[in-house]
Amino acid sequence: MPASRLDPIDRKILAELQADGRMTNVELAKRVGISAPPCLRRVRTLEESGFIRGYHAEVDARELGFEVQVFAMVGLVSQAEADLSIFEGRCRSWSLVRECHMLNGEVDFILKCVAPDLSTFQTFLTEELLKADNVASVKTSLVIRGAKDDPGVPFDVLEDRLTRDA
Amino acid sequence: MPASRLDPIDRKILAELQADGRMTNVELAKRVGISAPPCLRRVRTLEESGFIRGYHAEVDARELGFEVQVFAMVGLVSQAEADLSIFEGRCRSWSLVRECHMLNGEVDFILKCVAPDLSTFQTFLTEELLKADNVASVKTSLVIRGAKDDPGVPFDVLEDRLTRDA
DNA sequence: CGTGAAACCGTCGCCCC
DNA sequence: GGGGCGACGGTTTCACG
Repeated sequence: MPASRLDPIDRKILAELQADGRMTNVELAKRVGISAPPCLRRVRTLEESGFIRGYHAEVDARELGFEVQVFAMVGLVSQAEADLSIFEGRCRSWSLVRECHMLNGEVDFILKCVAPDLSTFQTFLTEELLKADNVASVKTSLVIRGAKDDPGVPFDVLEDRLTRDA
Repeated sequence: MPASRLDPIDRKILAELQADGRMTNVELAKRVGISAPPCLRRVRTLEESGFIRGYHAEVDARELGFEVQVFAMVGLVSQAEADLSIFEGRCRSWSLVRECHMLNGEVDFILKCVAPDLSTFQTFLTEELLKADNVASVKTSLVIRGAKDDPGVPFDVLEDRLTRDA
């Protein structure tokens, strides 16, 4: 089910809803150049086929009291598939861990964590992460400041690529 | 304007809209236990005060053809404030760079990048990032697989913290 | 995909506490 | 200050061409 299954109107819908997920369907229909009913049918299809995984309000973490953001590089003792899966499951159970990605190279996982303050994070680090089974090493880096944090994907790159292939 | 300015209903609203940003206002009102008009007034206030920065559809990057996700650790030659700002501005202008965070420790920035394929990324890496002014070193790590990718913040941690302080 | 109609929702003014 | 009620206009979402 590749992106080529989508026509230009579908891609426009995705781009618009990524930029403003609360847009009304009539506004969306106007922007993509069709009337409201077929537009809604397309949105439902995109949701059911998994192109749209959900809709989320973007909240201001700092203003809400999450002052600390940390990237943690984790090395494991065993990289057997079963052990990798166990560690991933642990990460999913930790609220402070928002993202967990398996990497190539010298480190096995990168985790993006948030916490209200440094002591909360350090408690998590020493009491949970470092004590977890199979964890060999953890190197943490504090985010000093954020310069860019765009959700989603760059649709301009997609369009460039599709028009170049055509 | 700290989180303590928010009452439990406001926090519930934020948590619900983070989980489902397209929920209707009447459904939201029902879930937080008030009627629709005051609920909508609260949402507008949360938007205007910056607690809610926007709403976005979450799209499936892989299904859309973005097969490659890469973390890049960037070291700069000069860490003077003016030079940091210039680099951050360059990152904002690159569509493939979705996130750019300044870190403490041995590396200056971490970038999260997406691309349709490896060759697109490598072109970006060699033609743009490595050639950019002031860039001293770049170490890249490919994401082999994603294990967790939750947007937003953990409201359960917020509630624990507030009830503990009370 | 578009049109039309019915049900629902967002939104406002007003009243209440 | 905040919450609830009622009403209007716009929106969602059908069935049908």
